[in-house]
Amino acid sequence: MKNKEISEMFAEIGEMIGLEETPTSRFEARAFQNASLMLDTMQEDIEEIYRKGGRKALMELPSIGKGLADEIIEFIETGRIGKYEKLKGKYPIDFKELSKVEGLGAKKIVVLYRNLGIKDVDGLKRAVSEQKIRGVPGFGERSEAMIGRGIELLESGRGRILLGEALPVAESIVAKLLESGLVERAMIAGSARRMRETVGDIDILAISGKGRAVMDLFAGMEGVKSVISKGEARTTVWLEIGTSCDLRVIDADSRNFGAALQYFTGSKEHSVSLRKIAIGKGYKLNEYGLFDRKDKLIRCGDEEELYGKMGMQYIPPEMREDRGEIKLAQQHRIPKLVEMKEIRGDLHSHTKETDGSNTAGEMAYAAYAEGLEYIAATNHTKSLRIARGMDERGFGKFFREIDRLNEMEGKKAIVLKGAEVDILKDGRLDLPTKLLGSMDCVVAAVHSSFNMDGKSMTERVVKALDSGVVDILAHPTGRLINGRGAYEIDLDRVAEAAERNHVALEVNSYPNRLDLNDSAIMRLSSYKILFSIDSDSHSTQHFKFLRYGVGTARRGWLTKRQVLNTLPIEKLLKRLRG
DNA sequence: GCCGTTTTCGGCCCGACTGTTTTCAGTCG
Repeated sequence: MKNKEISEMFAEIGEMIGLEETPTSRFEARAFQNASLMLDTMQEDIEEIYRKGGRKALMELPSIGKGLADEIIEFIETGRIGKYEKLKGKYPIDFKELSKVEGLGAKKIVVLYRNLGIKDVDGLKRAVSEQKIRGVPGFGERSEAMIGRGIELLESGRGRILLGEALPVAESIVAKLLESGLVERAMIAGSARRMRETVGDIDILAISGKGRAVMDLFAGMEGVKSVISKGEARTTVWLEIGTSCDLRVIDADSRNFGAALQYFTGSKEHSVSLRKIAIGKGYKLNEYGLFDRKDKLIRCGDEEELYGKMGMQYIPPEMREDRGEIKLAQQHRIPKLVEMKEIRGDLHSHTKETDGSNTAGEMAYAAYAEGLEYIAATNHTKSLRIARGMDERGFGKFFREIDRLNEMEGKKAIVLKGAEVDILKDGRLDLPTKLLGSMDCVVAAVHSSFNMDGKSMTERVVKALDSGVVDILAHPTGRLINGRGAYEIDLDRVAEAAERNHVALEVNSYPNRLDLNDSAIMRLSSYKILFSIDSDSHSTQHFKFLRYGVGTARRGWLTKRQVLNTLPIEKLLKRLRG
């Protein structure tokens, strides 16, 4: 896919054009940046669109007109963009890397280049240590120190942190704000509210007439490492978990809370689109509210009201990514997304017989306490030595224990007999078909030889699904967020195999997996397949992870009837056996 | 350079905070 390359070049062209002083340059720059964003988030292969539909098809894409279509064609045909190279000759600077330094944008980067010849982060680092930055017009000692800190942050590998790390901290901050009595309302906003798999920072919105006191409380909270900026309306702190947290306080006025919450929830792209629609209707929309032509505030006590005033249906936060949801909302066709309370059970979990920490009984009680009706105990199989995978005898003994457990009374979930069977390198399964066929729920997964080429890996997984005994394909791409990329695999062929064998594809809820991810779910939901949202629990604490899987499924626009484990136990068993 | 439910010209999101300035530009979200 050339999407990413073109997207990055357009972003840089945008930065460089923005530096030119002509009256239209900032708008031209924005055109390139809009197109960059579109390319970055689109699912289809741009080259394929061009090969199939030519220049006309490219121009039908949003943010692409005559000019940018030609730039794209030039890159596809020649591997280069003349405009990019010309600008790069004028500004031989690594904008992409340098603008990752907090507080540095294109303008300052160019000033540093013109005065000190700084082209990359290494050069910037030298200039800081030699105390040369402070001598540049427009910079001082403070900005030099700030750049130094920015570089440190960048080099300490600061990236986006997992939703599973950020959300609990965000919730505890909100709880403390509410307990203080200083705020009327406080809510998580931003990408954490949208349940993105990783968050770049935590956003919290509060209503209070006592901004200063709220900010003092916030800046002094446990878990705050340093204060980055502090005002009455907005304060930003750095948290010990390794991310920043923004608290915005708006005045006690319930007439505009909907607009404020929408604004701070984003995504940026969704909000920009929304604002354009507002303008089209003669309104003005910002974080302070929705205003009519005469600048009169239009009441929006909650988000439903705001979307309603725009002639739209309410859009759940998880969908707000400008991926087509706005059009759906205008047509009042927003799907009813699956909800946590609709999840009846969990079909992927481990016990202490292999690499889990708890017994099947402990898991069954914990699952029940989390509101689950059933769980499947799906331990690893013998090839996976590192997890002490079990053989035929091991499963026999374990299943007899489960039978005894299920006969006992108590407030516990029903435990289904299963396995997370290894898909071996050649596509065979790691246990005899007969044994697997006798189980309630067979989860299959790849745990070795991740580096196979795409064709072999796809054949391997398809062969496993064609065995006819698999119920769920676990973590279908094998990726670990901030760890390991997805292995090469053709998910469309996998989905076809899943369709003909009635195999559900997993949405693994483990915080660093979330596999399938939102965009894969969205793409594969056109197949006649079900998805299974599972925790992959290795302890009684892990059932709580299900909400991240549900969030991911909602981001992929899944509804209840597309999710296998929303079925009550009788229907589930019927489906698994059928 | 893109775009159109006041369309083929004339707009293009906008406010808070910071640092280095003496009134504002740059950055961020």
